Amino acid sequence: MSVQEEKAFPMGLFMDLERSGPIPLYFQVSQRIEKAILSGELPAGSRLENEVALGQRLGLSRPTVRRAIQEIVDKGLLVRRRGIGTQVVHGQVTRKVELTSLYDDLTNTHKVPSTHLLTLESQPADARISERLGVEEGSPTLHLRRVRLADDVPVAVMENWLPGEFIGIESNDLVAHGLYQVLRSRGVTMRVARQHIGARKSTNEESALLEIEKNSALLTMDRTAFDNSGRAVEFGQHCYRPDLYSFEVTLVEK
Amino acid sequence: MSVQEEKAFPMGLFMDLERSGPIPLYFQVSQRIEKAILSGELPAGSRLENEVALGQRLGLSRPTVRRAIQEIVDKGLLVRRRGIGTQVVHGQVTRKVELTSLYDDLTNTHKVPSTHLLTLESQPADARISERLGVEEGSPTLHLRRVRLADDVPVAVMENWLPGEFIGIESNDLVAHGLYQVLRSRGVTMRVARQHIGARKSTNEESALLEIEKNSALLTMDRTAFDNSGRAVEFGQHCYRPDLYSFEVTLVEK
DNA sequence: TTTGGCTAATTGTCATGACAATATCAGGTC
DNA sequence: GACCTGATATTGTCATGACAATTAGCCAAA
Repeated sequence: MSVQEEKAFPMGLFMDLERSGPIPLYFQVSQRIEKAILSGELPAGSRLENEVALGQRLGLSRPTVRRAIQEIVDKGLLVRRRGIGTQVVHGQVTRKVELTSLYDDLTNTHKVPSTHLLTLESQPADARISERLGVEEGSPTLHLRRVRLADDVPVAVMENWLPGEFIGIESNDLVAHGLYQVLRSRGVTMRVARQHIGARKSTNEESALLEIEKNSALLTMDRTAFDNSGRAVEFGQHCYRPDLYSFEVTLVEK
Repeated sequence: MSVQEEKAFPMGLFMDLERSGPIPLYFQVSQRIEKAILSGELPAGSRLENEVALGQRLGLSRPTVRRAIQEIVDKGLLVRRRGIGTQVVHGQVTRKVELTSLYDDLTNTHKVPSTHLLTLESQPADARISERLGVEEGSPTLHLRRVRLADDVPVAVMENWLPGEFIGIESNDLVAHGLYQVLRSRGVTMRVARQHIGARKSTNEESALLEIEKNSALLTMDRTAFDNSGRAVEFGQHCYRPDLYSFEVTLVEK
């Protein structure tokens, strides 16, 4: 009953590696393994070929193969056990958790996102904003407030503050793209984000904006995002319609 | 203004490594670095000594030092940039996100946890439970429902299902310890968990149990946890008082 | 002054080799 | 049959070495 299926590793895979290209070898390998898992080619419970043999077959060193496998272990799709081997995790659907914006999430699920821009203004930082963004109190910030819709149904009310250097972002950009897209196009690369997820009742204004009844339950998320120099680039307070949106998190114990 | 502080790496650290003990060297190093960051010894924005020099000073190879640093990067406390170095992330409080139970969370924040056990029974798996746990429909499961209190204030209503082999867990265990502690003591090691976090209104029963008014907003979390062989060991549906509990998540872009 | 290019510093990737720790499994002994 | 023992398979840890890619900073040239 609880015996693991012992299926051989598909041999036809991994035959063409781009050795001179810019894409790291370990990444090429990990992507194929992940694809094989998600496509069902490597079914749940099946065992992966061992690291040494896999490396020999691909003409790669063991550290490289190991790193490729580790990437997928970190995503929660594989489990390694010393003395045993590496197996595909049992369990149904698997979706990645990444540093994305709601806009990206919606496009990935094939909905049509749109935006109502409520506020776009320069605003001096109060105590809370200055603490969250790590800027001096009273220094200028860009304050914006938006309603995000998916297929013309309101999903979220999002309020954000950005450091003063981003004053100059235009409303056209925000209507046509997600905030993270706009920031990326200005050369910012987000690296770390801290989120708090909670719940509360909706205000009357939020109920109207989200087209829900008064005093409904809202899913809330506060986030501060940092770029690769460790500087805060965005602080946001968002609230979501819980019937249309939820968070998915995969935790991996190391 | 936006210049990074360039503070030298504290030299007095990392002088005594347990080379023959069971604790990996990279782990010893990463723990000290993390401690130094959390204690403020390595302030936000300060640069870490480069990998090669750090390795020489500690008598360690570069891969070992690199792995130690990577551990902390994955936690979101450090940021590395090629050609530049490794810096401590700007930003205030830092708390780890791990695979823990509410019970662990509460003890970590120095509250006194207690439990009201509402239900503890054997129950055949219906379609939904069988799918979540990966067992056959109709097979026996252990069904339990608890109210968790912190300092005698109700915080959450938790309903869980476990595979049949756990039938036999006694109510005494669940009142005195968290579910995860009980499972660990039975030799189970949780490795991967998938969580969905959402919100909804409370039912009248939940309102009474949590001592909140009717139709309040609740924070909900569904979770399936898998052990290191990839088998599902727990499925839970929890709801939390949002004024007393929220989720903290740190995301790191790779 | 601005621009371009060179150099140095630092992390990113990859290979090779070795030994340790842990789990399974077969076989023998009591 | 139950229990110990050893062989085998596999991942975990660590060292050494090399080259590539990216960034900052300096300096010279336009």
